Amino acid sequence: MHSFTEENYLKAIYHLSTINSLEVSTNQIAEMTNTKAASVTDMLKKLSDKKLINYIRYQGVTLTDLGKIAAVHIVRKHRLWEVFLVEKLGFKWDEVHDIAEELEHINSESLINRLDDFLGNPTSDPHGDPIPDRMGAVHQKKMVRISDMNQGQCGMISGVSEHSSVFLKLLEKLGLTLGTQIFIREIIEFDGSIILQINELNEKTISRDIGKNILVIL
Amino acid sequence: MHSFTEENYLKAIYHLSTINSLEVSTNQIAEMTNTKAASVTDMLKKLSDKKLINYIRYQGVTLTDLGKIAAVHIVRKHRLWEVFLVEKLGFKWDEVHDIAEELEHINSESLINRLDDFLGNPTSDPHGDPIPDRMGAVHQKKMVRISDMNQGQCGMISGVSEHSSVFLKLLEKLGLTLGTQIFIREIIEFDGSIILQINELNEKTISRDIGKNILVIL
DNA sequence: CAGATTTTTTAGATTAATCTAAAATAATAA
DNA sequence: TTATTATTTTAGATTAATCTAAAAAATCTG
Repeated sequence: MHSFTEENYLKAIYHLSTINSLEVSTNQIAEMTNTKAASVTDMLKKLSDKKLINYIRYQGVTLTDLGKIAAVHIVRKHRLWEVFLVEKLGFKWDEVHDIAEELEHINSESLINRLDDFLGNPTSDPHGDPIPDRMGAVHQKKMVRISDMNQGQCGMISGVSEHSSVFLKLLEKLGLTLGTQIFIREIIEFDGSIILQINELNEKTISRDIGKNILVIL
Repeated sequence: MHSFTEENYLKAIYHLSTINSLEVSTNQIAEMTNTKAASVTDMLKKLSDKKLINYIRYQGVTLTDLGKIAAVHIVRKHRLWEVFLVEKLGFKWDEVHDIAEELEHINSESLINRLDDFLGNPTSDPHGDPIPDRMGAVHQKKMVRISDMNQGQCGMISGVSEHSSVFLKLLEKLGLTLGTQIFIREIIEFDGSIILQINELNEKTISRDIGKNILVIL
């Protein structure tokens, strides 16, 4: 198996390569793992020796198939644990990330598969992110940002692209949690603020920046 | 908090001091932690600096109050996770030790207290060992070894003093699991083998060595 | 109790992961 | 295209945890 630290690097590279381009830079990894570029370089050599990444000095890195399998598996564990924490232990969606960050490194195939069954084989975590299946396949649902929707469109809030506790708590307060049906009542010319209709009675105005980070299934 | 490794040493010292005398030797710790005596000495200095143990060169060590609190807390986590694995995920009692060994190092007070509630605040783990409460109090039930019982006595199997998978599987096969009511039918002169009556029909003979490791509430 | 044996500690090295500072390379901009 | 800036890598150190081999202390035994 891979060390705790190696796993964190693989996960960081995986996330960075899905967010931006496939090629990931040393500095990006350093920022995400809270380390310095020099440390990253050392680790990249190690991961490369283990055939987990494709690495050429001064160029970005990509995950090999082997590396991707390992990374996706960690993501699977992380997200299943998040479901457990919220569904079974009653944590709020903004409280589970750090704990899952530790739990994701527990190594036991049978544990994670039993947990999966115990939770009813969920397909997404408390933030709407897809849970990779046993084979490592990720079934990402098509979602659009609220900020990309037009006046008159409607849809269901199904995910977020910002996972900070502050942001999640805000959505909670606004009543914009997963599963909420929304309708775009108006987009304000001045600054792009968006007025959402939630129920008959309930209307909420959000800034463009908030809208950018809420994902909707149309 | 303490490192993963420090926690393992504290746990080892705790277990050794409950099994044998309070004073624990360097070699005992080395054996339990699968390390060499020289490594243990280094760690003892470190734990001593942190006021977790009482340590004088060439003499044994004992846990300080601080050290005991830390150790008991790890034991609490270990045993709660074992209950979770058996009760919720359907693992057998001989399969959970290694996984709990990893889970016990997850650091979150709220996680472990919520888990405790989720499991219905169990007082013992799947092997009958007591689960320390939130305050660190350990309520050990009075138990005797089958090998210390006399002909004609009866009681309920409530614990084991040998936790290896081999031994636990054997008990499983013999039907001598926790909660089983037993009656000492006969103790064989020749080698101390014990004949147990389980039901009306069911009789089982076990060796003295097996009997030594099964704990009973009278 | 004195020599032999066992246990424990010290000394010195190693490995994984990290760092800072400096050098090398790549990217950018005048 | 050359100079400047930014990024990445190398060199050399550090820390935590470990090891082996040798020294020191404690314990056992005849």
